[in-house]
Amino acid sequence: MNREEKKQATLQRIIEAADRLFCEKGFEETSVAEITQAAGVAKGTFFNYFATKEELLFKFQKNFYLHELFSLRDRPGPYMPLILAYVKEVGDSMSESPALLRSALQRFLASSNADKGTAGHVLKLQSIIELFDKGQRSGEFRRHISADELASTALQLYFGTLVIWSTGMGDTGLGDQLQTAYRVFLNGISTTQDQ
Amino acid sequence: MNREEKKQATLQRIIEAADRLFCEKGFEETSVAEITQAAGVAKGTFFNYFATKEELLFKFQKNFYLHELFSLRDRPGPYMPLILAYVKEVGDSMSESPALLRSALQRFLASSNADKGTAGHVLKLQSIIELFDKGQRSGEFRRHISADELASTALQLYFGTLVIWSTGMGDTGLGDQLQTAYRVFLNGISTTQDQ
Amino acid sequence: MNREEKKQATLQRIIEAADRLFCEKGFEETSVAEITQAAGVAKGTFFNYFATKEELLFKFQKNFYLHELFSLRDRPGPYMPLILAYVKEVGDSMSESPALLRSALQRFLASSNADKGTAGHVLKLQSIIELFDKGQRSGEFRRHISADELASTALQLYFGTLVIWSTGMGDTGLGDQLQTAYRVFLNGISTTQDQ
Amino acid sequence: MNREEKKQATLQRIIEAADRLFCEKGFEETSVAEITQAAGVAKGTFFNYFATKEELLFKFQKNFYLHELFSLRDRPGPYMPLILAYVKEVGDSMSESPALLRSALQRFLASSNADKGTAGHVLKLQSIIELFDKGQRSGEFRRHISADELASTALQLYFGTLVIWSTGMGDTGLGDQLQTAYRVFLNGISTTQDQ
DNA sequence: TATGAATGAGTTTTCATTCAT
DNA sequence: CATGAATGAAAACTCATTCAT
Repeated sequence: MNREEKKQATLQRIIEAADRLFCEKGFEETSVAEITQAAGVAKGTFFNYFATKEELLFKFQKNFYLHELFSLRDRPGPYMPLILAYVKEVGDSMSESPALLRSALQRFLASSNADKGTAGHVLKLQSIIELFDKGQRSGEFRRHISADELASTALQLYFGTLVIWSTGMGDTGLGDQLQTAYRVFLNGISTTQDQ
Repeated sequence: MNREEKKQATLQRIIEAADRLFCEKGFEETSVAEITQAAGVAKGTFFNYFATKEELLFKFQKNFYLHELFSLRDRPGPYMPLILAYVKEVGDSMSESPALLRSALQRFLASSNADKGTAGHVLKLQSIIELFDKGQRSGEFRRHISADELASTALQLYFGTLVIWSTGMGDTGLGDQLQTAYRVFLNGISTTQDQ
Repeated sequence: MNREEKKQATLQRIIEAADRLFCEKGFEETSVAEITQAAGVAKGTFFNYFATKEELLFKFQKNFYLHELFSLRDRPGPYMPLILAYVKEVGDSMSESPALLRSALQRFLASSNADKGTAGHVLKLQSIIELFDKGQRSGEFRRHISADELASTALQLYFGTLVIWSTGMGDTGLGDQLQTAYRVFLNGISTTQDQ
Repeated sequence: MNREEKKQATLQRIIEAADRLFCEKGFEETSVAEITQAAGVAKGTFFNYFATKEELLFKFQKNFYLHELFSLRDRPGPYMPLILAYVKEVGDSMSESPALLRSALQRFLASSNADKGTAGHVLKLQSIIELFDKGQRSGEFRRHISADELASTALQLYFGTLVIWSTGMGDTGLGDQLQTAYRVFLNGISTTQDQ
């Protein structure tokens, strides 16, 4: 193991230790001392890899922002199966660790004022509105409620499912739980409903 | 202005100052000293009203546990108007301070596995299930989906709305936003739907 | 109950509450707020009776300082029965509450630097030395050890017994425990020993 | 002066400064800030050596629990020289700081019923009893008094000496003062007495 | 590069005391 | 006299960060 490899290994150890601790206790509540101790290195070593504790945060940005949902509007309907498949996929991709998701959500709540708009997590609500709008035009979704409100509701349902699942209140996988929730929701606004 | 009124005014000043600062910088990043300075009172005064900085949040957390929702199942239906009225009321009660709610949600996420059950924030999902079950039996809600799933979805929608609203993405009041979301949801599962 | 009586009653309530709390937790650890709460009066009321929290201390000075032991030297021997009777009497007089004695000892330790010599608890070791000296001259006590050392040992034994008894480690009364200890000690230095 | 030596020097400076200040003003009345200032180090440095202000005392409390005395009963007599050597050693180990010892004794009195047994400061009187019992069986100590009472007296004499010495009333070292007191005591119960 | 002792600003919290009502 | 809200100095303790070794 040469020098460069050793460096990488140390870095890795720090990141993994931080990951574990952030999941358990959150970012603010975890001190550099704890991280380095868990990583088995000295406190000073941390600052050879990160100028600042904050810098670590960048390594832990999660994307739970429905990026590709937006692109669904460019595809032909019917949208219900597409959406259901999509949320299942997104949910499964985050299904590895409720704790991880929970701390990501915490970070999302913590940062949503400071870097509002700055970071990439601006929710392109507009795209979702267009999606439902197209669905309504094509006759797939009922028009008793505006596309705006449908989109908002969809978004809220999405985040709420993440929260509930991440706190361990659900017992199935996240993908399934999202799919179930969206099936209830979409079926309710669909023109052809289950009996 | 008598003594009691003065007390209330001071409390209000503290809460408002806290909200403003939490909004700008978040809970952890705001110190009690800053709050009291912004409120124009002495540092010690804060602790005449809250034993702890955290207590500011508990006040809000209490609201979001839907305590009264559970009791709806003991009343006669139809439930849709009752539920809509209830979420509006709960939402309005938290509407004065998005930042405080956001901080409370953060805390909820942070603590939700540490003191699971201890802090009493176990959501009585069972009661909500019974509520929807009763609604289905009485013919108010369709039976194509189990009461279990309806209850979970309702809960997820609720928390998701809190999250989205508290991050400032909604522009109406929380009560209204909750009501809108629940109208979409409940209408979708109702046997008598709007056109 | 007229005005003056009411005042006295309030003062009494404060003192009693303070006494109880000091015994349980010590002086420093007891706050004025706790005292007034226990006394059932408002915080401000305390300062109508005492200019300062410290002023309360004067009400709680204990005498465990062997005042009259000193005068024994002016009486004719043999001293052993006199001393044994005296420590029994002193011990019994303090026997009502280990907690009370314990806090008095604490206060003694706490104050013994600040007001060294100031307060009345200067131990008149000299008088005790003279007592043992007289006892040695009269042939009651052996002369293998100087009166100085006997007096010091006597004093140490006295305080040590108070400490041990007050911490609840002894199970008999303080008077008895003192007498037992002194019997061991005095018998050991006596010219006529038990077999 | 290498790193480890520097560390030791800093620790020493802190302890000495603390002792000096405790001597002048007592434990409660001395703040960590004052200690570090007197020691010429930063406030935070104190907590690199002691997790808590209290820990400064625990260090001393540990010494006065006579842990090793108990093991003497497993060694062959005669016990008098062993005991005298032991108390001298223990006394000398605490001799560097009367003020610290006094504060530790205060703490001992303060906590002795709160965490009775918890903190481990249950004095194993039983072991001391066995020690004197063995001494009596071997003919070293007279049997006119029960081993129980001898042990109690020994313990009381020990603590009393600590108290008196720590309040500055003795002028010799603690080790010497303990030894003197125990010589008086042990000689008095010995079968072969000095003349 | 790794180390870990030193730093000191900053945090929450306590509490004796004041004073307007 | 009694009250209790307001005060603000002071305390213990934390922790990201620096830097000599």
